[in-house]
Amino acid sequence: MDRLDIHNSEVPALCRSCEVRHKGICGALDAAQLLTLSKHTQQVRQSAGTELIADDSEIRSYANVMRGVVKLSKMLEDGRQQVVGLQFAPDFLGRLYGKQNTVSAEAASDVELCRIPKPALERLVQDCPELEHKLHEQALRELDDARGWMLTLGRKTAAEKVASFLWLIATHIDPAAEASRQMETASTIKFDLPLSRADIADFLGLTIETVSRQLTKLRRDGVIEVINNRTVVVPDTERLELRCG
Amino acid sequence: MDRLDIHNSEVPALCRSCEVRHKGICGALDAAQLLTLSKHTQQVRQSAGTELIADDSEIRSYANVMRGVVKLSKMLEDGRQQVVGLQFAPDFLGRLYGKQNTVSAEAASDVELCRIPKPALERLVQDCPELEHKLHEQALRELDDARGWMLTLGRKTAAEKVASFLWLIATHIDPAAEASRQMETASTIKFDLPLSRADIADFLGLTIETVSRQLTKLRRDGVIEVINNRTVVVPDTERLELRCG
DNA sequence: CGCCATCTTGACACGTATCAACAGGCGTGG
DNA sequence: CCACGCCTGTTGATACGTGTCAAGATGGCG
Repeated sequence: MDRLDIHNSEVPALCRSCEVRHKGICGALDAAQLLTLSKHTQQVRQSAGTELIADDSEIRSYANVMRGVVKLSKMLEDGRQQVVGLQFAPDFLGRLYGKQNTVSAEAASDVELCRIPKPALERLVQDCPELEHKLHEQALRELDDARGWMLTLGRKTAAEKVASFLWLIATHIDPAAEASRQMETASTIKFDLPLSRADIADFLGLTIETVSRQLTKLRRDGVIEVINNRTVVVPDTERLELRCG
Repeated sequence: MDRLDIHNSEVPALCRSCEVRHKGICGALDAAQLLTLSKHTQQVRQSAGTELIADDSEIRSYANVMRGVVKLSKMLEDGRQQVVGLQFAPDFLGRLYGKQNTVSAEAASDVELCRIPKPALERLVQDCPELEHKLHEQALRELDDARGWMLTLGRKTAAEKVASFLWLIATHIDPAAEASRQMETASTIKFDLPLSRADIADFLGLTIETVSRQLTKLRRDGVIEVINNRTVVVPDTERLELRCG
């Protein structure tokens, strides 16, 4: 079927069934490299709330997010917390070339990860420029994202922040949303929030109460409908986008 | 003298006199590659305030910062602005692999740049994994920085933000500052702010007035002395660090 | 059915923005 | 050389948005 998979028989079984293999960094690897890689990888499931990486801990392994959402955050000594990134499948997770982690990572939803020890990946990166290129491009995307959120954190109002957050989730959970927007179709989206109110507050630099009030306001204005506190329906994506500032 | 420069005669004259050649991305290149590169590069000086990159403009060239400070910022449609990064020599400037710029760049101080057309650098990157690696590492450092500032923007008070900014400048303008801190020596630093109050405000997500008031407070508390509105003396770096939250 | 965590809502406080006036530095031109 | 005006920064009075504290509602789950 797939011309690129002509050597499919050599591709490790685990990788063959991997949903994100072609989208993530593994897309840079040929069958032989995948085989090398798969000797070291370990697929794990973690339930929501599990700490995946502790801040300041030694970096021992990296991972690919295969399913679910991972929350990256930083904390001040007195406990104030800021979520500095969200990673969706098929993102790569971990600070390449670092010695210590500079963020902590937590499973925001139930997640599946494909773990790989630090030395194994770094060896592979050295031998495969295409792999480094993929990782580089993801780093640049994350940098773009981080800078976008700096604008949100520094200059947007609470109302705009909450709308921007919903917009982020809508476009990342449901890829169709972004497509329909480009078609200028005012379509309905429905999705589950992968974060609690507390996490959303930590992401937006707000308090739980302010997030809740802004969601209520959006609900009263008919921009969103909230079902069971976790499921959100956006009847008209354009109206949500307008609220993002 | 320098074993690595055994082929110094082949190194282009411009590069030979370049102060940042070994520190910046050019450190990844051999004499032949430098020669190729130097055929396309152009060293330019720009005075403070000059727009170097316009947001949403097509990316035509990249640059190395050789001297001075460059300010990266994003703007909302209504004019609210956020500085999302500062680049010091020998940083690389520009969004590799991008089609459009997603930030604008302005010379914060008088700067010297080494410009290189987009296609020339991208060709060189393809041929030289070591160059991509250098650029990748810088991207990762910038990502770390951006996330650090997300914590500042989202969770620190105005007082902590201003102290953190001074700390950033102190450690980046005067490399000795960082060193002396590691030696746990409470030493004096003196430096010039590369940014106006307006820029500092845009960097910290505050207003000019709040920045001014916080600086006054730090001055009254003896944490800093301000000379001519631009030069700052920090008599005890540890006391400044304590204010960073 | 009832408990517990999560979320919402309300009253009030506080930090930062806003608006306005003023001060100082610096270059220009008389 | 001084006078003027402009730009940048400071300071003050007040307003507003968001945080804080407290109570209550809702929903998931045993």
